[in-house]
Parts: sequence; C-alpha cells; structure tokens
Amino acid sequence: MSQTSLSSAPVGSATIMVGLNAVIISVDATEMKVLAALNPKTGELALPFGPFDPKTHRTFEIGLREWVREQTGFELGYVEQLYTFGDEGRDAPLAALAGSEEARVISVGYLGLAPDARPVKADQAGWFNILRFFPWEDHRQGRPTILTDVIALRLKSWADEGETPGKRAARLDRVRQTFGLDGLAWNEERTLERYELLYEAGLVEEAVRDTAMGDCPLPPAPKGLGEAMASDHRRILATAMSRLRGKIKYRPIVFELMGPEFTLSHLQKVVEGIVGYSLHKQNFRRALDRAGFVEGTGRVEAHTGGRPAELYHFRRDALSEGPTLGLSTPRLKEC
Amino acid sequence: MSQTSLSSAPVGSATIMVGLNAVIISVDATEMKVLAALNPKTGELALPFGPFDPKTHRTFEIGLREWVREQTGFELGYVEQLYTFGDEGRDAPLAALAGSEEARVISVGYLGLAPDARPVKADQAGWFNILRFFPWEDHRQGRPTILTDVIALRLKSWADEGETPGKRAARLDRVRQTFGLDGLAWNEERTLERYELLYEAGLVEEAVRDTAMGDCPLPPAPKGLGEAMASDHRRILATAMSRLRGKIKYRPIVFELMGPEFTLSHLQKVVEGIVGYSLHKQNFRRALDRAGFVEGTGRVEAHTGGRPAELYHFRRDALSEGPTLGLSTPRLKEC
DNA sequence: CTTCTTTTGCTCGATTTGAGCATTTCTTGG
DNA sequence: CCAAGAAATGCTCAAATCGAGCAAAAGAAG
Repeated sequence: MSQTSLSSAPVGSATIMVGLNAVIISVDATEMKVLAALNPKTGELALPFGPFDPKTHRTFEIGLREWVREQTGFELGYVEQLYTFGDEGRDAPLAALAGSEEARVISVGYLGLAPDARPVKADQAGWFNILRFFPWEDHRQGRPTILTDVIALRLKSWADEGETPGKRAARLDRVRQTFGLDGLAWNEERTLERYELLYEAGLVEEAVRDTAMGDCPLPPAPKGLGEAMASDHRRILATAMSRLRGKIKYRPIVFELMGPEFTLSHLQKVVEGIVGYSLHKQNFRRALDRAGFVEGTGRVEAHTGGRPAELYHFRRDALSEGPTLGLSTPRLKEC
Repeated sequence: MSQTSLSSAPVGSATIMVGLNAVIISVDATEMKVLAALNPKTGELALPFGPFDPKTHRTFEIGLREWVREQTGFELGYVEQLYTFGDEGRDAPLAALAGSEEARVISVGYLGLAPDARPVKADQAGWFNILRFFPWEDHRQGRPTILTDVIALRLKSWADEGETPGKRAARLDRVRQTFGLDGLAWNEERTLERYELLYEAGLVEEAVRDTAMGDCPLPPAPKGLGEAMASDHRRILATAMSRLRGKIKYRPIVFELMGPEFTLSHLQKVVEGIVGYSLHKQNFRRALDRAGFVEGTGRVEAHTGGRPAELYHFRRDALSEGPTLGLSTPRLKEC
C-alpha cells in the first residue's frame, strides 16, 4: 500500500492520494466471509486495497476489477460503490510511512459479491469469517452474551460520563437505540452505527490505537469486541455489512452469492448468515415464491440426512415482472 | 493482494483533483427546487461546486458546509454523501480550464436538504424547479404526454438499432422496465437509470455535447427532454433524486424539508412533490399517525379556503420508538 | 421396518392496505 | 343571514399480507 504509488495532486500544497478499497463478500454454507490479507509486519488484517490510477483506469470500477484480478486471480462479479472515506487521520500511519506528513489518503470503498469462497492466489490473502470482527452481530442463536455482559455495561457507563445531563441522556438514548437495549428492537442494519459508537466510546482496539500517540491515551479495549483491522478497514467492512443487510431486502442481490443451483434451505441459511437472525422457514418460502424469484429444476439434492430437497435456480427475468423487488426476511420469534 | 505487492505498482504522473458537489434541495409548497448557479459564459446551470482542500478541511462534510456558507450564505442542515463520480471525461472542460490536459477531476457528491427555499446571497445562484431538468418524472397529474409521445418512441427505435437480436431484446426490456412502458409499473425511484438510459441513447443534450468533438457526433436531442446542466451535474442531480425518493420511504427525512409547524395537507403536498405521484389522503394520514411521527399543536391554520387545518409538528423522539422508521406513501389509483 | 430428519403443504387469526363514503367546519357569494 | 363550495377529518369494509404453527410426505439411518 505504498503511497508513492498513489496518484497525488497538489491542492494548495497538500497532497491527495486516491485509493480503492474492496470489500469482497461471499457466504460459505452459513457464514459470511470477507477477502482480506494479513500484513506480516503489523499482524493486522487489511482489505484489498489498490491505487486509483487515472492514467490507465477509465472508471473506478474498471480499476478495481483490474487489480483484484491481478492480485488474487479473482474475477469480480457484482460490484457497487459503497462510500468515500476522506476524514483526516483515517490513514495517518500509512501516510506517515509514505514520508509525506501532509498527504491525505481518501479512498473509495466498493462492495463486491462472490458466489463462492474459492481459494485465492496470493499467500497472505484468504477468506475470513466476518463475525470475528463483529461478534455481537450474530443473533441466530439468540442475543449474544457479549452484548449484555460487556457492551451494554461499558456503553452505559460511557453514557454516564457525558458532561451535561442533556448529553448523558442523549448518549444513553443512542446506546439503547443502536444496540436495541432495554426491550428496544434490534435492527440488524445498524452495524455501522454500532461500530462507530463502540469506536467513539473507546471500546474497540482501533480507537485505542488511533489515540495512542495523543496526549490523552485510552485504556485498553475490552476483550471479545472483535478483531481489529488495519487503518479504518473495519469501519469500511461495517459499512459494507450495513449496506448488504439493507439492500438484501429490496433488491434480490442474495443470488449474486449463490451458485447456479441451490436448495431453498441453503438459500435461507445464506440469508440468515447475512441478516444475522433466523428466519421462519415456511413464511420465507411463501414470500419467495410469491415474488417468483426462484424456479424448481426437477432435480433434487440427496444426502441431506432427511427428505431430499429440490434444487432451484434464480429466475433472472423475475426482475422484469412485478413491482416486487425485495426479499422478505420473516424473523423467527423474538431474539 | 497484499500491500507489499502494491508498492511496486508503477503509476503515471497524472493528476487528480477532488471536488465537492452539493445537491441542495428544498420543496416550495409543492415543487422540488435545487440550488444552482447560471454560468454566464456557457449559459448552463451548474450545481454548487468547490474544491476539497485537505489542508483546511478535516472532513468532506466540513469542507462542504464551509464553502456553501461562504458562497451562498446558506447554513446547511441535513447532509449525506451521495456518490463519488470519477469516470474519465466527466469533467473534461473543467480539467482543460485547469490547464492540465492530464488532470482527472473526481467529485464527491452530497445531498443536502433545506426546510425553505430562502433567497440566496450570490447573484447568479438561485432555486430552480427540478422538474425542468426531468419533465418526465412528474406523474401527479397522470403520466406525462412526453413519455408516450416522444420518449417511448425514440427509445424503442434506439432499441431496434442494437447489433444482434439478443441485444435488441435486452435493450427493449431495459427501456420498458426503467420507464414502466407497456403496462409495467412506473417506479419513481429509478430517476437515475432513466436519465442514464436517455443519455446512452443520445436523447439528452449532454450526450450530444459530450460527443460533439468525437468522430461520430450525434444528431440533436429532441425538444422537451429537460434542460441540460454543466458537466455531469444533471446526472448527479438524478442520483440525488433517486436517493431522496428511495430514502423518504424508510427514514423520516421529509421533515428536514418542513418548517417547525405544518398542516398535514402541506406535508402531503411535499411528499407528493418528491415522489412525483399523488397520494391517497386518508391512508397517508392513517399511516402517519400509526407511525407516530407527528403531533398536533392545538393551533389551526385559517384561510385555507375550507375547513381550517390543524398545525402539526415533527416528534423528534418518534425515532426512538417503534421499529417503524419509514413513511408510507400510498399511491392514489394507477397512473 | 421403525425412528429420525428434513422438506413441503396447508390453515387460521391478526394486521395492514386499498378504496371509498360520510360528516364536520370553515370561506365565499348572493 | 343563508346556501354553496372547499377542505379537513372520521369511519367502514373487503382484499391482501403477515406471523405462527400443525401435519403430511419422503428419504436416511439404525
């Protein structure tokens, strides 16, 4: 991720470097995976990152596809732009490494979906379970204990540290809202807000790391709040999760994560892996076939340890039909 | 894919310039307006635009607020990032002006919402009815005639120009989908797709302009397909409309466009102005108060030419309650 | 050939949506 | 002052959808 390789432009006298970040997600049976690489020096995981070169890249997307292909041998399918990150200090250590104190690294994040977590060319790179970065996001087996045991407690005491009564109340409200505490509903789409709140409260490693050089270093982050990533990559990953969890409900993008044929149970497991809660099987199927997204091939998949399931495939022309573009995700019970 | 492999990547000396584009929208009684400025030289309207200066701007948003304040005396309220535009040639004329043939202008687009279309400081700047750029987007009085009289015809003959039968079919399908032709439903959120399709088919002025220098100039665009804007600003505006029309249904952002007190009819007119179709009054109200977004103040607004309407205000704490975050927009009849 | 597991089909009440009628309460014109 | 018109507001009712669960069907495993 050498900065010298990044295109830079003098504005005033400061330099801007533009990079492209890819969050490439696939779902392996039941678990969401992300393509990342271990930096042997820092021991941190980093998302694939490449410089944007205006000389050779006609568009961001072309550039992205090109170097993902080069570096991982991976041919990207579905891709969409996520967000552009430009906050000061977001890549401070890297900029410093590049020798230019003034350099500002902005990066355009992209979300890519891959139908299978096929092995990758590069040595250090591989697929990592996304939940290791956000252990509190998995509610398939009920609310994770870390939420009530650690997060709720620490965040509430953080709320108590607010300066004025008004600020304390606002903080508490935000905490309860974003994490669905005190009987409020858990909203799985708020992954990014949750990460940002934890960061703000100094409860994730990155927050501690990023303020280490300052005059007011934070106490160490509690254990169990997920693994840190390089730079602000965990924030970018959280952005991707929020986007994916939201979009899955109004565009049939799950199918970008499926092979050409699949059973309805498999599809359900994948959706559950993404949204992070369990679905009501029958209602999920009812909604699926009302929407007309899938179509049975005659074949069945045997060896499932029970009645064999029929194999289905995505009807691409389903998009051309009704106004129904979304996938319903009927929650199973309360969590 | 690792960082180390990137350090060797040679990148040319091309320059990148980063700009910030603001789409600032307000709704004046019933019409959506956008803040824009007339470029006296080209006669084109342009969105507020400012350079991003990493020296003084800690974040994009701070930079944006700063120069919008400077240039227009306008204090931005609600703001969100839209998209980052980086395609080659998107700002060719500007880059040329900057004296650097090689320069690549990328710009980060933001959407801002203002509760009132208050007059602006700068001379050339002002509020412009958004429908003058997208006359086919207003379905409040039924389907606009331009849609069937001009757009459908021209797009279908464009579809016929496809090279292979497969491509022709695909084009036709896309045309019918995005514009809701042949009995398909009109989806108001697809403003961006519609503009891009018209651009691709060479039916908007910008498309003609942008290929004027090439070896294969296009015939003039048909009249009535909206006013052109500078650079790709109309595309950015379309992006903003799509975002706003989508988001209004799952986040209560309409209230960012309302004053502190309003009648339900006024609120409905504003929503109608945004989504571009008429709503069923009673059902709109029923949904509103089920969601608990608004609360009546005792006061009424007289002089409405009928029974006076009660004044309401937004309950900011409605966000803290149910899982209901969206505003229902019950369509009136078929259009 | 019985038990277990999983798929698949079906039911039923509660809620939400779509559409429209009816009533109230003003303004405005005779 | 009264009648007509214009909005706002209140209410109803059938259709569609949703949430939850029961039950049968079809293999696998012992």
